[in-house]
Amino acid sequence: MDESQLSDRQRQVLEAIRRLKQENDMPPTLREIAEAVGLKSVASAKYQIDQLKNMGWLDQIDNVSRGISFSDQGSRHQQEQEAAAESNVHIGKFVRVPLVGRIAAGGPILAEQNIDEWMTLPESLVGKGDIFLLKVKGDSMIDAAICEDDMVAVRIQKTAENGDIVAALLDDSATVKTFKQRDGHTWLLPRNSNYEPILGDEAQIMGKVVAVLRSL
Amino acid sequence: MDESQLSDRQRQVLEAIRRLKQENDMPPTLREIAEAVGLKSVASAKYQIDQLKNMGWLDQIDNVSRGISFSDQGSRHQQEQEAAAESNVHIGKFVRVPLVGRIAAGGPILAEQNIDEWMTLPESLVGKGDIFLLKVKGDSMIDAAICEDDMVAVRIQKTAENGDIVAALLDDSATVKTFKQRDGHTWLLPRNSNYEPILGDEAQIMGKVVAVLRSL
DNA sequence: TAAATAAGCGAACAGATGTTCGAAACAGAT
DNA sequence: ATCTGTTTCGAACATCTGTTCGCTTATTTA
Repeated sequence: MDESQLSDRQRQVLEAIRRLKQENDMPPTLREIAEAVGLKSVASAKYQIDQLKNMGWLDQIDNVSRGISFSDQGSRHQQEQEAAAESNVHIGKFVRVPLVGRIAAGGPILAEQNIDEWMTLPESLVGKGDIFLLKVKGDSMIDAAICEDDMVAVRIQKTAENGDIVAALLDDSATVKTFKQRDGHTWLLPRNSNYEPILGDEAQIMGKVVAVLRSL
Repeated sequence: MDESQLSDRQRQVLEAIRRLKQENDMPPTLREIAEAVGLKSVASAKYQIDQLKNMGWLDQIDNVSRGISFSDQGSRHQQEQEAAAESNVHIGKFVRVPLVGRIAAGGPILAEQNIDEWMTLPESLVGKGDIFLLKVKGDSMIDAAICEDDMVAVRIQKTAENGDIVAALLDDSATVKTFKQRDGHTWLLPRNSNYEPILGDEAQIMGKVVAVLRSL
């Protein structure tokens, strides 16, 4: 899904849709699009729309007037463009981060088959760096106010400092714990009195937890 | 331009237009409005629209599908009534939400002078609706895994159900508590054994907490 | 060069949408 | 009860809108 795959005409159509939608506060009709980009036939406009639909840039509700909308991928592009263009209001940058599902030991943390979905988050929330999202299993960090099913944003780094909350790979599964080094050993401390500290010498540190997200 | 001039049906129509427009990202058709408010004839819907048009609440482009929009006056009223409902700019699958700082009792919850900054969040995180962000003060909700300085996303609504975590206006300051109605009284329950339940009969419910964000 | 593909055009069609009209139901005032 | 204004309904109509089809033109490929 690269913008370079778009022809001039297709770029023109996308930009026209964005502009007309903003001007009129509703998506344009095929004929409005045709006129905006200089096409003399409605069918030509529909042809372009169908192309962009197949490429995943647009969604359209069939047989519904003005039923054109940007798809997830398309709107993300639009969003980033608008955010960059709208300089009078401070919006900041965005980071597109993968939500990692299955964890495979040994292999690279991030692999395409492990990624469930993508989410775009403001950089003010997760900071800079290589970030991925992990869904929390269990309640071992409840005293650190991290619950089951929370999503944690993890900045990839191989080590950590005492007290950092980290995501670590242990026995083929990812876990979130407090990092502590003492007496030459690495400990992964749960924050729940029902659990015992784990000796983490063999654990692989995936990164540091930099944000917590919870949907209720 | 007083709301008291509006009949129940007219209020119903305005609310339906606002809701449908937000849900579908485009203004509704007359038939969609008719169905939404329980009118069985398109002509009835048009009759109501014409009334509201003559009263200055709505604008409409003739013979254009989905050509209904709020007039300046209508939008302004909408803003006052819904506590800046129109302030949230929906861009694709993202929602631009204001971070509310100071809270003034009595006045509208959201006012420009109260907004510190804006943040754009994915709709998958906060859901649909009119959302604002609030920074949590104190540790009274620590057992609900909500810490001091966390940001909570609040969906504006005037009431709540038992067990919901809500943001409420109490004594000129905003507070986050668990909502509970019992014996004809409204209680705002902290989730920290060091605090006592608060009788919330006089409190104004700002909305329901739908997400928690924490930067570490 | 010839075939294949992409892009555009015009026309016709079906469905969606806004508009208009007359009649009926309803509530309040006389 | 009668009148009057408001609101709703159903139907018909005109326009707008999306869809489909055949055809042409330009570009690319064999």
